[in-house]
Amino acid sequence: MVLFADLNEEDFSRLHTPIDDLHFEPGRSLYQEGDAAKSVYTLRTGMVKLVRTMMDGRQRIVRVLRPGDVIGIEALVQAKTDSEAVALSEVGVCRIPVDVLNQLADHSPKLHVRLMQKWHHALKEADDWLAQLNFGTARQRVANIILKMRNPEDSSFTTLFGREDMGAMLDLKLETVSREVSHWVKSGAIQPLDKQGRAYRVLNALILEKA
Amino acid sequence: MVLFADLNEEDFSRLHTPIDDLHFEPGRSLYQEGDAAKSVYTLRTGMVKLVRTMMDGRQRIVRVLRPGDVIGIEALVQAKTDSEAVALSEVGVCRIPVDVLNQLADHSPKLHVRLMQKWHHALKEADDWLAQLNFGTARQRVANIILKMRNPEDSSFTTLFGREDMGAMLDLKLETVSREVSHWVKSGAIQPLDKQGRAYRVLNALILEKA
DNA sequence: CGAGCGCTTGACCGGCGTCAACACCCGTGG
DNA sequence: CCACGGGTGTTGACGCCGGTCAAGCGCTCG
Repeated sequence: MVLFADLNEEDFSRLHTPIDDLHFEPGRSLYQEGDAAKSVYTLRTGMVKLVRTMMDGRQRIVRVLRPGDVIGIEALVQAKTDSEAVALSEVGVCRIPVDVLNQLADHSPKLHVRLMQKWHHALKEADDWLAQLNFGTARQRVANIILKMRNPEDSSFTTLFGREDMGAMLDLKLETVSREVSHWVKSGAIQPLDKQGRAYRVLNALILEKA
Repeated sequence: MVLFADLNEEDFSRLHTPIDDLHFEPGRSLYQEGDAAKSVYTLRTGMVKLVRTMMDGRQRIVRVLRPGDVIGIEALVQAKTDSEAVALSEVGVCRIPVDVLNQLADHSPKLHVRLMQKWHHALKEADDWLAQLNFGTARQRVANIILKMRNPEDSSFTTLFGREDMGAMLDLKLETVSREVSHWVKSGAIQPLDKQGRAYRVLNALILEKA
């Protein structure tokens, strides 16, 4: 498990509380914005979006989490969640009650280090998200999200999201997203692999980068 | 001091290494993007912007830090800085070497808690920044930054930045920023208090909020 | 007093939003 | 098995917001 990799048996012996594996289907919420934050989740498989709803009802996707990331880490510090967490695909998570985590952390410096790394990663992702995906023209933004969502194992494949979700990530309207994706297909940078507009092969990363 | 409020004398006795107060003038960098990250700073007075420079040379202001915030917290985890930190005004900071902080943290759970709170605050600010300041029309963005930059002690005063900086925060051109600020002045929401376009009195927060 | 910088304002244009029609995929039910 | 219907992606026409270019103003500082 992501967080507990360094723990020894003595540490684990403290765990009498249950830590359970959960499974969510696409579109399901792990928790709502403002819910009581009593657990932290580590993401094993699939992708999760963090959504904030503005007072005027518009929704903004603040970040997308991938396997290995921690979901709802703010529970460690705060009683309520800052955002809603929604499964973007079939999702497998591991739920850890906050008090268990705090209890373990009191006795394991290694876990502290892990946690700091997770905080850091989340913060860096947030800053990257802002700097890369919400800056410049629609064309550049779409190019950057194509690059960002490449498969970590094989960077010649990328999987996108529903056009409305992409719009909420990039601050664009879904029609604009669609047009710009089409543009990159026509220009030969990417090639569709399915008929739903989700899976693409990246043919020319260079022209995406310096767009 | 922000981070050490909970420490007792025994804790402090470990501090033989120097922790010095530093002072920066507006426009000066505390550190550059990519510098070796050997210190963490706590901000006592003034404001600091975190700037990222894209490969194409454009600059994006990722966050603005205010008194009580921690600058360069990523140094705790990572050898290099993620962004440049630039003083926006006269700035007073307290510089703490990373190894000193880590050493202290090994023996003080309270400091751990503090640090987690700081991580959390930074992350929340980053998400807020994205959700509030980089979403919607130019008019809404400017309205939101006016609200966000209000004086914490007296929310009827707000201090803005140079128009170019504001543009880099909101992803707008400086002319657009200037126009929208003018709009809010004309509409009676704010009233200029100086002739440089920095200090304003907030007359009608409501129409800014629901813009 | 003059030079320079930053803020403002105007005119024009292009990119993105809006509205709408259409294509395609898929699940449902006859 | 096929017909239908809804959801999602694509594409087009048009208008407006915000970017671009340029001029002018008012500080501030030398």
